[in-house]
Amino acid sequence: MTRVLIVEDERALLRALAMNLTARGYEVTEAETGTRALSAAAAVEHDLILLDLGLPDLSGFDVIRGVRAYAQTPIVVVSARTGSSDKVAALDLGADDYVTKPFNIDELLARLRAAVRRAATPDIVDVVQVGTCTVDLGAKTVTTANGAAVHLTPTEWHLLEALVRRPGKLVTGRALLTELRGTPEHTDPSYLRIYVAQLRRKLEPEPSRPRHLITEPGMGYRFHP
Amino acid sequence: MTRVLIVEDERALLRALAMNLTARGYEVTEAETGTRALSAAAAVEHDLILLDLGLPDLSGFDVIRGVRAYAQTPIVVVSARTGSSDKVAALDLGADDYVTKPFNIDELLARLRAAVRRAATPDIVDVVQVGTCTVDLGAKTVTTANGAAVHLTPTEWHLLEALVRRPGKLVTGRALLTELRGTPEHTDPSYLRIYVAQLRRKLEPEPSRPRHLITEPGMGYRFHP
DNA sequence: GCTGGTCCTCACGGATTCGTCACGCCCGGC
DNA sequence: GCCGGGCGTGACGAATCCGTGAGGACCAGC
Repeated sequence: MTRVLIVEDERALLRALAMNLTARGYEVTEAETGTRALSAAAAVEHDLILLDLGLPDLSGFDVIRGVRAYAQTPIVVVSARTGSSDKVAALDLGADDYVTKPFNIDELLARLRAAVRRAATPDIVDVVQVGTCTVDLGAKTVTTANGAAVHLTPTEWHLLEALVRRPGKLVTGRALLTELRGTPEHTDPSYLRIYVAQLRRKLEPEPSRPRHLITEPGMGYRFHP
Repeated sequence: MTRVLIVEDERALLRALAMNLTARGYEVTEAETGTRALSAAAAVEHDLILLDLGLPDLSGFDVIRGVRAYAQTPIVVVSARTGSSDKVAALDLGADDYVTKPFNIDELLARLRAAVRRAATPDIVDVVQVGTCTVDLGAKTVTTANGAAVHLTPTEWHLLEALVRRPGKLVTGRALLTELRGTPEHTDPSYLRIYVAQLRRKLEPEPSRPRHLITEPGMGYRFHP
């Protein structure tokens, strides 16, 4: 199931696109303003963002920047502006494609498919072992050694994913915070510690002596497989 | 250096594109037919393929299929055909973008940049050998010969990076100090020695007889690969 | 309105790291 | 031979950072 976020202030077009994509099996989230788009993008991980440049509050460029600050989600821009300077700006800011209105729906769909296909990671490591626990990133489930299910809150999931997706790599505290919240910074770094501790309590065999969710003092955290 | 393969049978356009891209620092290979394009793509690994659909021998679709059979090189199609069916077919066969003639050169260049950027591996693996130890600057890990992990403090990392990023070059003590702390100077230069010593103790086979973290008396330090 | 769950702040004890001091060594100059 | 400057090493307070517990704010469901 491909999750796509549609950002479009023109209501009629938004509904038409949403219905069209839903009918084709996409899971659609809608946003009519730039701020809502950013919060929606930060709340749920999407596989694709369909973005109209003309928004009432923020510039579409700001949305691109805001998303690219922490995620590589494919962004396909749909805009009435046909000037090449707008296209160049959007593409160089990190957009993946640029379609001008009016567009042919079949072409747009093909471009969406291409964007999603490109972003598909060839190495889908969905199941990871964390000590005695099994983490299924696709199904969003954690099961302990004896088969019991472990419940994780959304924040805990985001944190665990951010660490597990980069096995062995050090992830700095700021990077984790920007991944947890859309806002880049201005947050107490001490608040990471709580969720790391909770994850350890739920996943590590010896929470006081962590072997997989390792802290690097002064630098960040690291997932050790 | 980005290597791009231009496939275009219209000679004037081919030369114009080639000159334009060469002037911008791309390394250009030219092909005027589909068969030459396929052999050129197979001979050398390219970072990007700029493909005209209208070729004298093969169909451009065949070229896409032929390349996609074994490689994921980004393919940007340039075509005079504006029909949506052609776009859909090319994109679904594996093309990454589709630009119709006549095109704006700035837009085309932006789309090429976007295609190359997407294909770039996100994790720049810069791995350096320091004697028997392996230093992964991206993951911030140091592993010794037998695979054991070595722990480095933030200051040690900064110092090691500052030296390793300039292999063979002499780095003056002041430069190292300014890199370690934001403050430019007014620091005891003797304080470098402690961290250099600690790095040697952790990385060098014989810390008392350093072979890679070399001190140049009266001047600074040097990393010898 | 109540309840359960989640998010986030605050404060405190402990561990890690930082930066300085002191001391011994090597080497070139006198 | 003597000496002084630069360098390597060990040790020690102090500052910083981390783990943990408690507790209030907020939201959804009943």
